[in-house]
Amino acid sequence: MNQPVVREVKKKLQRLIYQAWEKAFAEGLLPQPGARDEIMIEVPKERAHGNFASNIAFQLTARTRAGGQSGRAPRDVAEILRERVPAHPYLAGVETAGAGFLNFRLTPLWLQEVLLNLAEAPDDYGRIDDLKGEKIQLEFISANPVGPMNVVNARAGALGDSLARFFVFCGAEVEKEYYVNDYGVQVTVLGESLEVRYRELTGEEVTFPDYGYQGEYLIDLARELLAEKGRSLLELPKEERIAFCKEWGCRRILKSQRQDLEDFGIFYDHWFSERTLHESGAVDAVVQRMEKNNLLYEKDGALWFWATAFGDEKDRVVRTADGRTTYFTADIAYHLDKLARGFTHLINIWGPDHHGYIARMKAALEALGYGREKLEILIAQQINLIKDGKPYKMSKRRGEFITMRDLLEEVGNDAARWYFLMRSPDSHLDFDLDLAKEETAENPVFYVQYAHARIASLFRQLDREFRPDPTVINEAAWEDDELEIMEKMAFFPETIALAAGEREPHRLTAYLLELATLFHSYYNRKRFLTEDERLTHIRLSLAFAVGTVVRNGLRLLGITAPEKM
RNA sequence: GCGCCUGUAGCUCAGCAGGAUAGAGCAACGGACUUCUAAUCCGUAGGCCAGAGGUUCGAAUCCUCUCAGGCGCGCCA
Repeated sequence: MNQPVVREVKKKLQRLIYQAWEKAFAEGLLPQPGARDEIMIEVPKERAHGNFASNIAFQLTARTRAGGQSGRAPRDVAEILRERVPAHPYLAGVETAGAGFLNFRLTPLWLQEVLLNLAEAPDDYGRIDDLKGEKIQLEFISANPVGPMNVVNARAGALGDSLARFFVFCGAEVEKEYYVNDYGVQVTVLGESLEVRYRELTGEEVTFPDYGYQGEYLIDLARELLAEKGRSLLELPKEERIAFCKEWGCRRILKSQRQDLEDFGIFYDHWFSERTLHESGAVDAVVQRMEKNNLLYEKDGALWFWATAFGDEKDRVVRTADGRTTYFTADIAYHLDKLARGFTHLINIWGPDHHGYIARMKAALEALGYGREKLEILIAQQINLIKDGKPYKMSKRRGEFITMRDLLEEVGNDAARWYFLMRSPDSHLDFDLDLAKEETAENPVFYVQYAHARIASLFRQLDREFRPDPTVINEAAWEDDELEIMEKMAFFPETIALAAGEREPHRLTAYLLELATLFHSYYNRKRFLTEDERLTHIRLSLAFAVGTVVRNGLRLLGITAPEKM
C-alpha cells in the first residue's frame, strides 16, 4: 500500500527544512538541529499562504535565546532557513510570511500522484495501515430486550457501525458485538407485563402493575402470543406462565430489534447473551477470582469490590446481601470473556446515562491485572427530538416514544445516518423531525449524493468505458480550481485517519460536504464532455476521482452512493 | 454536593497534538437554466467564540475560577 501522498509530502518538506537547518548550523547561524520530527508541517487556511507551512522559526527563536546567543527574531530565522532550503521537483517556491512562517508552494506533481493512485485502485483509495495488526472489538447499543429500539440506540448504531468500517479501512480486524441483557430485573418485569396483557386479552379483569412496561407494543405482542398459544397458557401455574412470557417475549423482542437494525444496515458479527454468563458459572467465577485476589470485603452482609483503590469514587457491590450477583459482576465476567478472546482493544459505546459506570468498569479490569487503556468507552450523547418546534420527550414507561423504526421510516436510512454522524458524538444533538421530514431536499446528504449521481451520469453519456490515462494526467496543464479539488482529495486519507483515531466520523461528513461543494461549483463552471478529446479526458479523470472519493467516503458512513437521483 | 458532556452567526453545528483575516448548512436578501441532472451555482448580510483571570511570540483551542443547560451519582440494569 502506498503511503498517503500528504504524509509523504510532509516528510519530504521536513527533510528539506532539516537540510536547511543543518546548513545554517554549520554556518553558525542557528543552534544544533534536533529531531527531524519536531519540525511541524501544517496546512494554512489561506490559499495565499501556500500548500504547506511550518512554524519552525518560532520554536527556533526560543532556542537561539536559550543558547546564549543574542536571540533572533522569528522572521530572521525563517529567512535564514528559506535561503537554504534545497531545490526539489515538488517545490515551486518558498516564502517567509507573517510573523515568521515558512510557506511552501508546491508544483502540481504531488497532486497528479493522487489522481494516479485513484486510477490504479479506486476502491482502495483512502485505505491506510494505521491500525494494522489490531484486533478491535466494538460493542454497541446492547439494549435490554424489553422494547423497541429508540433513537439514541439508532445514534449509537450509526456511530458503531461507521467506526467499524473506518477501522477496517485502517487495516484493523474488527468484530461488532451486541450484548443481550437477557437476565435480571428488566426482563422479569417484561415477563410480568406481558403476562398481564395476555390475561387481559383472554377477558380477565386485571390490574396492571405500576412498575410494568405500559407500551402499546406489549399489547400487540400479547395478541401475537394469544394467536400462537391460544388460552393454553392459562392452564399453567402463574410462575411458569410468567417465565414463559419472559422467555417468549425476550426472544420476540430481540428478533424485532435485530430486524430493525438490519433494516438500518447494521449487521453484527456476534450476539452475546448475558444469561449464558450466569449459566456457565462465569459470573460466580468472577466473585471467586476477585476474592482470591483480595479485592473484596464484606459489609452489611454484601460483598464489596474495593473500587476506590482503583480510581472509582465508591466501592461497588458484587454480591448482594441476599446472595445475588449484580449487573456489574456479570459485566466484569463479560469483559473478561472479551479479553480472553484475544482482542488487542475493546471499545464500548454507551449511552449518556452510563457514563458514571465507566470508572468502576475500568477499576475492575485494572484490579484483575489488565491495563485500563485496553478498554475504551465512548459515550454517544443524547438526542433531543424536536417536533412542532418543541422538545419531544420520550418515556418508555408511558409507551409514547418515537422508535428507531419510526424515525427511519420518516427520514430514511441515508438521511438518518448522515444526521447522526455529522455531529460530534459528544454533542447533545437536536434532531428536528419536521425538518428532517419536510426538507429532505435541503438535507446535506443529498447534496453529497447528488455530486456522485451527476458524475455517474457523465460516464453514462460516454459511449465507452473510461480509464484514466496516466500519460494524459502527467502532461495536463491544470487550472487552479482543478488543483484545489485534487488537493482536497489528497487529504481524504488524512481525514479518515483523523476520524478513525478520534472516533469522530463527523470529520468525514464535513469533508465530503467540502469536496462536493468544490465539485458542484466546478461543474457549473466547466464542461466535461467537449470536442477536445484531451481536455475531456483530463476533466473526466477529475470527475472519476471525485466520484470515487465520494463513494468511498459514503461507504464508510454506511450511506449509499446513488448512480441516479 | 461530587462527576461527565455542552456553551462559537437568528437556528443547528464544524473548527485536526495552540498558528496568520473564526467557517459550513439552514433561515433572510439579490442574481444565474437554449448548455453534460437547477437536489446546482454566483453574490450580500450576519460574531465581545458564555464571562473573568492565567500560560506565550500567538488562545475559540491549554490551565484555574465563575455563570448557564443536559446527564449521572442504587445491595437497578
